[in-house]
Amino acid sequence: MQATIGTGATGWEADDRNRSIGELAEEFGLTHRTIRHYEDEGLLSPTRDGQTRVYSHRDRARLVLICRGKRLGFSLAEIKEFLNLYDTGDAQIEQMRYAQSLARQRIEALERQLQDVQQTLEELRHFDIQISEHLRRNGTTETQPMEEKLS
Amino acid sequence: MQATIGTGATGWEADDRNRSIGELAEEFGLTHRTIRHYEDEGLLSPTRDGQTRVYSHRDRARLVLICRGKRLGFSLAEIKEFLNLYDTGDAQIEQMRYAQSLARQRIEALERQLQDVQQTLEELRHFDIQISEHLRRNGTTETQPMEEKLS
DNA sequence: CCCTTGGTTGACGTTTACGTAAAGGTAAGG
DNA sequence: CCTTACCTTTACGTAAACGTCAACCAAGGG
Repeated sequence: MQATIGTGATGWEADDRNRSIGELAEEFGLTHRTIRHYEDEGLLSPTRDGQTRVYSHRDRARLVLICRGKRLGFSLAEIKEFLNLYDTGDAQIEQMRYAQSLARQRIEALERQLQDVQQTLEELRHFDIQISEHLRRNGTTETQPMEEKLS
Repeated sequence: MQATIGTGATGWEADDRNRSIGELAEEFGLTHRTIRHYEDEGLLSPTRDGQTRVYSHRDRARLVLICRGKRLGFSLAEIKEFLNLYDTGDAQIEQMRYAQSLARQRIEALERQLQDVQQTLEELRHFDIQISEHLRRNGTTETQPMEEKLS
């Protein structure tokens, strides 16, 4: 009922086959509606076989970025701007400078976000440990603090 | 026109004074409307002086968490659930277990998010460097890649 | 030939997170 | 007393990101 979930981070099992909307939907856990919505918003532009949408490897790659952007709390508009950075291709010097400045803004935003995530994680892990200790002191010993994940 | 912006991460300049909605709004860069909205949604519960809202140190602390949660892309409902973890206080064992399980879910979500942020940062920095090199090769030498930030 | 599966385009509905008036209370200052 | 600044509530508006029909086409199987 479910094939190669998520972003397909599993090594390099990404075959280059073109995909239908349904395949993409299942692979990414999205609805058809959602994928078409991304197209309406200009985030995807699949080719057509007659009337049917055909998603290339590149479309799929963009969808990976879209999903990650979403998980990071970016709006579709922001994600679009972001995607446009990547297919600037061999643009004019001025355009590349502009793209670079946008990229740097993005980088700074993400660095802030990284701080936020790390700080929140720290607090939550502390919280987790507190509870575990509290529970241990009060008899009922069944839970131990989460194992640390070394970055 | 602007005092102690952001979360006030500046050491320990957080004085314990009670605040009006206007002060809080300016400090956090929010509107009155927004802060009242958070109250409507049960994220804040300031006391009253007559009809006027009075925000304690604790309310302010919660607002810090709310803002961070927002930056991390959580919904108000999620943030509320999150906040409730913290003021579980000396609850019953069962409630603490529950809070802990929620906290752990949060931790896992944030660990995933951490991965996302790091990966995106990596890609963007790579992108930045690519552009810089391209620009360098094509004469116009004015920009150098962003300095690396050691985590 | 009909049915199922999977695709299509509208078009209106919904939730979240506020914005934006409208209409007013209250206390300080000139 | 009037203005100004700051607060209040009520209530409708809105943008984003889809959900949810409805009505349709097309290819293949029994």
